[in-house]
Amino acid sequence: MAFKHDLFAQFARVGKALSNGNRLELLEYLAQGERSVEQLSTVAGLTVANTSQHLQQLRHAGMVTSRKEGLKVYYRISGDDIIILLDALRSVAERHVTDVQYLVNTYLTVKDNLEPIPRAELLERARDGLITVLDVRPAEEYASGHVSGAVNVPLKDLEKWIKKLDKNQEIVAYCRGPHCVLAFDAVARLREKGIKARRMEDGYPEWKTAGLPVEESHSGT
Amino acid sequence: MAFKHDLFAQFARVGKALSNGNRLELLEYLAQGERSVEQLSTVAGLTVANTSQHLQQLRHAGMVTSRKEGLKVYYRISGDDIIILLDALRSVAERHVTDVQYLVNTYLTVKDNLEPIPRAELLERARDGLITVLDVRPAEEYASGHVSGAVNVPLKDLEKWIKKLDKNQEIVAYCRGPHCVLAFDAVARLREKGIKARRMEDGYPEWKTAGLPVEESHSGT
DNA sequence: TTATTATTCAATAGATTAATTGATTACTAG
DNA sequence: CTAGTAATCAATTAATCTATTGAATAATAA
Repeated sequence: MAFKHDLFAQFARVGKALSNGNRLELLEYLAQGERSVEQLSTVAGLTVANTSQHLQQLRHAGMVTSRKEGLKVYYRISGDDIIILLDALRSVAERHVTDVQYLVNTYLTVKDNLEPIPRAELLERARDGLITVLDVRPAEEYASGHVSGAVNVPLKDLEKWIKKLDKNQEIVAYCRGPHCVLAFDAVARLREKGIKARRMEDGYPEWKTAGLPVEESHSGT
Repeated sequence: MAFKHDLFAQFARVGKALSNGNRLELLEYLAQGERSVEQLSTVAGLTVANTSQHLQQLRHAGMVTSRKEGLKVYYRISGDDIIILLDALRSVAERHVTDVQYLVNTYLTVKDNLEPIPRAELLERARDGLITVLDVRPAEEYASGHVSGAVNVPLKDLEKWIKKLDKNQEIVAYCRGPHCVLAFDAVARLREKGIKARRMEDGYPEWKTAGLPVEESHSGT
């Protein structure tokens, strides 16, 4: 029985990595692509030292790897299975934790039908030129990797972009994941202007993990 | 940003539920079917009070539900998505935590080709009567639910059962999950006796979650 | 009513975790 | 070599978690 006990203890190490909100947030950003410690600390609103410590815990649990280049240390998700795990976690939380349901309903639901468009359908219709795919993440996240053919319009530039837009064009927006507010926000604003807009199912990491076409920066920086 | 923070904090509640080896073990047993607190405490080797507390934590995280019947309180997994989450966790641990790889290689690998037989293939060949499906879990776990058509032979009865077995018959054994030792053990022993035996991919909960045919006790007890 | 059983509750001690602070290391540029 | 930057390390405190113990509750049976 020692084996069983040891094995569950090891599984729990991965569970522990997922047991802290700040670490989950770091993982969400890492799911977008490789990031330095400083970038992560800024975006997650943590001190550099604290971020570094969380990242080391994630590394011990095997969820991220790191490489040093010059002064900087870059961390990245250690495999697509991590993204699958994170989505499974999110989806369990959304289905069974009532507070999550409340949060999602309060902050993320736009009145209308907000059925997101499935990836397969999006792909097909984008190929036919029927829709414009909109990436509403910050420029640097777009730069490190995005859905093939997507246009990058960070939220702050959205109003400007809308002006020079053919109002008959249908838009599909995406961002970091199923609960990322950016795409919800963008869709709401587009609809206000009378533009036909929907949200893409999930976000960039899931798209990429599904093996669908992406454009990635392979440059050193 | 408060929303994002709150949301990650809620996801972390599910992560916390997965952050303790004893809770993961309880979840594995619950994945087989409904169980009382006492049954769980026995099989997990914990005191009843401790088991009860862990179960309450799991309930707060939305992963299990409970019902009272007479003196007993029965707990059960709150949905198939929990099983998917547990498998995702196991598979991340197996791929990225070296200690898990070591444990698995040390305790679970039988020398030969131990490629488990995929569920789809098993189903097909069992229908054609080419193989016997063997459930090596304890009788009571078998009783509460098992793969349709499977024969229950707990490990301790295996030797006896082998004797009255047609040696040309091919056997496929399964138990609680991908890392459950029972099926590994059974396959090894069957092979020693010159019987063609393989292990089924994963275990009963995954089979059931995949929507494949099962026989379940729907009786009150 | 009383005794018995299954579970939960409450209080506790020891262990672990999270965030902060300031020092230290590793690397680069001048 | 020196200064500056990015990250890590080490020490600390407060908070949280785990397992244990014994008492309390709820349902059943005598």
